[in-house]
Amino acid sequence: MRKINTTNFSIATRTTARDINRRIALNVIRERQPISRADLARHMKMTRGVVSVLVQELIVQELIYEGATGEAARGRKPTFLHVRTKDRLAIAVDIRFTKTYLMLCDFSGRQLGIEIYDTVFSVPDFTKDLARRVKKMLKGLGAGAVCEGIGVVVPGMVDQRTGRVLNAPALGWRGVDIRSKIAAATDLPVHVENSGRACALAQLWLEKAETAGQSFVYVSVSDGVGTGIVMNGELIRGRDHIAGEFGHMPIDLDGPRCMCGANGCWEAYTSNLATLARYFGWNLSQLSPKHMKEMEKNSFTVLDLISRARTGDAKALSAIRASGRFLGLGLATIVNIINPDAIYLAGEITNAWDLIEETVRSAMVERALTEAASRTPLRITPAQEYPRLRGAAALIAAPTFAAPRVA
Amino acid sequence: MRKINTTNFSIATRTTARDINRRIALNVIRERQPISRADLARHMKMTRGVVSVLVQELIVQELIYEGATGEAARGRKPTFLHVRTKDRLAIAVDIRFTKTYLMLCDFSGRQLGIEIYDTVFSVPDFTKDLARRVKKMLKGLGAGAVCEGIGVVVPGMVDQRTGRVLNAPALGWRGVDIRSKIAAATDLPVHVENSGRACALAQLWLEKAETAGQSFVYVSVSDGVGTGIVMNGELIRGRDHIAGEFGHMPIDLDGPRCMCGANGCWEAYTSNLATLARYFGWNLSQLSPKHMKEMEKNSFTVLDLISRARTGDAKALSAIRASGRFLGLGLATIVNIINPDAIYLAGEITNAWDLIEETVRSAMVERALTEAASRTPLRITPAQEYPRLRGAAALIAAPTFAAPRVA
DNA sequence: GACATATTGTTCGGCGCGCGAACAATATGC
DNA sequence: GCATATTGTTCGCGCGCCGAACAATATGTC
Repeated sequence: MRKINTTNFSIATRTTARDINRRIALNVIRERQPISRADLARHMKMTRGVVSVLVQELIVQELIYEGATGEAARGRKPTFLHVRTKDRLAIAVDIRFTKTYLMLCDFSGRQLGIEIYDTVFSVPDFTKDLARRVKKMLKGLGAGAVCEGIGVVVPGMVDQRTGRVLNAPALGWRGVDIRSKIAAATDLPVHVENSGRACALAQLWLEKAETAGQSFVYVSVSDGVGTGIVMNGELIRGRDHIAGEFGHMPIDLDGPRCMCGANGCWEAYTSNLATLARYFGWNLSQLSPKHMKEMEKNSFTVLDLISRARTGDAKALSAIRASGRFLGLGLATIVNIINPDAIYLAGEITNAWDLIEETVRSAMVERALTEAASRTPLRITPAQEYPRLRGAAALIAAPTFAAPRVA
Repeated sequence: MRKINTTNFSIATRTTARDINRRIALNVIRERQPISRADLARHMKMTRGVVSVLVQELIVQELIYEGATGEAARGRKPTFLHVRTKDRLAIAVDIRFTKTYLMLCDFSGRQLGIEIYDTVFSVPDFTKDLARRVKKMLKGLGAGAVCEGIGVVVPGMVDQRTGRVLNAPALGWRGVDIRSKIAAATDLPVHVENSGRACALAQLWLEKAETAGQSFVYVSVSDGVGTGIVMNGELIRGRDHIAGEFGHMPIDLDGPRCMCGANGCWEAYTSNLATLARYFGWNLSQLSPKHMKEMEKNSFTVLDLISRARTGDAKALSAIRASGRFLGLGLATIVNIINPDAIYLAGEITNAWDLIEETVRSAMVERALTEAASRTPLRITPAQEYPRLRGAAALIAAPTFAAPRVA
């Protein structure tokens, strides 16, 4: 029941049907590979004749290739089809407060190399340094393949259309046109995205999860709380490209001050910093980057806190559970607003899921509007897989597989 | 950049292109009527030849008709095309705590008749009474035209798929299969929807507003706060059909008790009841349907409060402005989460827009994450046009014009 | 009034593409 | 050697967009 936008639509031409079906075929191959033409035809409910032609076109476009011959109980053996991903590369960059992460991967998201180094806050120096590292990485690990672009993830507000960093308080960047700067230095297409939305993109495009329903919210708890909304298989970016910021919805208008300037944001109650602050008895209202730096120096993280909780530190356990409760209350609000098919959770605190699941769940029941809604599936995603970097890569790889625009 | 759902898609057949273009043509005619074939061809960037055939098919399907001949400076005069709406009718029903609203209208949303009567809470009696009124109305005002269905709007949780009222506290209905009951009594197709989402549907399908961007949130402030989200021209319903409930996001976890059972919901701060409670000095935490009944008896409404504010009652003005401030804070959260192209506002309090606009705006600036976001257009919709009833009608009329499902 | 010009709406051949059926290629079992 | 089964290709058919020609209809101008 979508309404057609009569000021900005695409009519169907005589090649539209083919375009649509070719793209569907590519996606079915991608998700079910290896797969034969005959199987593809059955899945698509088309005749083998048409599928044969579609496949031939995809082979000519070098989007797929024929692999080994499969086994069959009787009759002619099938030729398996695969999506060409190994020699199509993307560079992923994740700029965070302390470290910058740089990854080279192929279009399936397979990691070929990774570098982690101290973040350079000066934009010209950062760009110069990054270009050097990218060139070296491509010459070494990326030899013999084509790099199709660089995806950059920034903690803060970015405009994906223009590639400008509007405001990244953790980096001290405001109104920085990071896209053209990196593009000029590396001579590669660059896409910039916010960290929460990048994680959602990674989940949508690079994970083999059951995103079948294709409406979900990704919630990543780290220094802040990054979130991204996917509706009907499409990332929500919004008018000003700031959509999805559940982290700054209020829990209490008179609550502790948040890094965004407002008071009582969800993030201020459930972020790693909040969890640690509870343990050390800091005043939540007076948290600042200063505390983040201090934590970094002592290299005491939420993971350490979880260890202490597991070895019987009651204070640690109660700090973690407190964050878990606020996490659940926020998730309930997400459920009431978006009512997604699932919520994906990431971040250090998910390593303590066995310790907090009950707390989170009961907090959800407390505020969810229906019983069914409170049972929204929560899916924990392992943090060690660098979801932000995978999201950066998805920025480059996704256009190849996206649905064509029609009507 | 939408991802194709490979477990549930529609391939393009040899009639798909025609289906798409025919539907686009219908919508362009609907929004620009009267329009000639030649103009239609220019708007659609197609040849007149194809458009002629499309138009002929739409005429055969009785979706459009040829009207008068237009004027032209030179050359052959154009034949104007119109969408056939006058003899296609829908019944709209809005069941509220005190009154039930029943409207007969055509597919353009033009009102043919309206009845307002006391709500009958017993479901069998309600159904019987409704069926009687509907039959009478169709016999009288609807003579000579076809009624294509009944749209029903309920204040509370409904499952649009099954037509069940899950929980409507204001009516005391829980788990009532209202759809089959009304369908059986009237022998007409019935669709049920929640009031906030219905308003959004009305705005999307029946108003000639600039919903061009086609992502917006509708916020209706009445006894409660009803909201509906439209993303990319499609109403968000969610997994359990409860999506869009911004009314129950928290403002303060320890805030006043809300009718939903939770504490500190936005609704509890900015609804009509909250506004009146502030004026009369009631404890916000102890509000109940009892107070609503009392207000009804005294027939003192927010409109009366606004009159008092205009005639110099400082206490009235401050009560209204307090609600305005909370309204703005909630809108800021909506902007941060959805970042819509616009927010539509309805409800009695919008009659005092000149008194509260500044308060609302400054509250938005307070919590919106970027300056651009805080400038999200707010559009006031006049309450006397019965948005909920129009939404109910849209439930019936929309499928005729909706985009075909592809890929 | 004849003719040039302009605009709307229709018709027709060309070609892209899905559909179904026939056919070639290839494997197994008896 | 032959029946059977399965994969993958080819081809005629009809639908539908495209461009161009053409018919219909109106207004000026001489």
